[in-house]
Amino acid sequence: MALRVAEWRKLPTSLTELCINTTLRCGQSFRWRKSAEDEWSMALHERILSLRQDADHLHYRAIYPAVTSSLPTPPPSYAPSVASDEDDTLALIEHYFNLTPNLGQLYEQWAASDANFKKRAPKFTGVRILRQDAWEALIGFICSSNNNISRISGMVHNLCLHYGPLIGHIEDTPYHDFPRPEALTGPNVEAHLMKLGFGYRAKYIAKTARIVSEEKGLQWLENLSNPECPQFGVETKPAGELLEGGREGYRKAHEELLALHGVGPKVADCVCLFGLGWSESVPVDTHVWQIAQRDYKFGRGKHSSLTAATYVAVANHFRKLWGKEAGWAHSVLFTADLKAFSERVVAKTEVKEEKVVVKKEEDHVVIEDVLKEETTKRKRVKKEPEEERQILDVKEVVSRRSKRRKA
DNA sequence: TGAAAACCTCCATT
DNA sequence: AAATGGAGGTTTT
Repeated sequence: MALRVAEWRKLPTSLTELCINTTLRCGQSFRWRKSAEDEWSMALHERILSLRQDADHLHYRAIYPAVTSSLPTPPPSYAPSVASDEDDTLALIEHYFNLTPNLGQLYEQWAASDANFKKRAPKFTGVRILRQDAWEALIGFICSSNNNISRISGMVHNLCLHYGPLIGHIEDTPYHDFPRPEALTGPNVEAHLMKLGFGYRAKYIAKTARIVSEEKGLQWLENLSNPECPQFGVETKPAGELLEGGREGYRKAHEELLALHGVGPKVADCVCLFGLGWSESVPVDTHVWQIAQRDYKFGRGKHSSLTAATYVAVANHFRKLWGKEAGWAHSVLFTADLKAFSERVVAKTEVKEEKVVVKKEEDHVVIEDVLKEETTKRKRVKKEPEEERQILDVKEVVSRRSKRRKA
């Protein structure tokens, strides 16, 4: 296969503005994989994007699929130059990582208005909200109900493996783009996804794919985007003023998403925040609910349990406290509290070699400290499942099952 | 409007 | 070895 591998380029970035090692694993995206030591890769916009980060640069590289033989091969002189592709990839990265907002400044602002944020955030700098594709976010978060990050990632990878276009390989690992809605409208999708272990979410996904692709249209979904923060390649427009319940466009997007099967308030908020660019969206899951009870005096009186009314009250409280980018601040605290986050990193090295000390998973001084604490703490507790099997297909699922039954 | 149970699976824990 | 409960929820009673 004649792959076109662009060379590594770099973009100046500080770890307080962007820390990919945290951002790519805090549960907002599910497709990034480690392709090598300290290297993250994912298929995105018809290329495999690979990233590395050091103290002052984000290094990136794109691998493009072989030119299809049915297409006319341009003569060498007309072939697109590496440089012009590089420009596109840079623009893609700036878009995807949402690099325009000044994160350091935002952290300062949130710390100034919230003592709890000030206390917890310093160990989790560089957490940015990604601008993911709206459709991908929708399906990814439909998968997230009653579920954990590790399994969600496995499910999403499986979805791509079976329904998404193959872009290329890295070290024999296939990289598929996320399937478009039409790819998930076939008559057997639900049953197949069921077999792949999606559970009751299989029906939600099949239904949602039909409604989006045949009824409402993908454009409907993408038009729910924050106009200040549109899908890749779309022009920016002003988005109006912040109200208590969020801007008008955010409220509308949230409400319209609720019409889809498998989409409740929390999933709708995740899509708004991670896929539609609505920064004031604050998804309140059980974890955020714990934080609200522990640190923000919720959980008593009127709001003693997480009802629909409590959900809104919590989200509004955080919007009042943190302002327009409340969803960003929320993700910092969420990440700071994510046990799976530090556990998984430690577990990975522990499972493979009991004796090996924490390797250089961290490229971040601050995070290193956290990991060390976690290591010592975890030592006598237990081991966590590592995510060896991101890519399971039906056969593997079946064989694991039968194995277990026989055992 | 508010609880509670059901929904699928995987996994860790008894 | 088999049973139980929880996991970053939504839908239906």
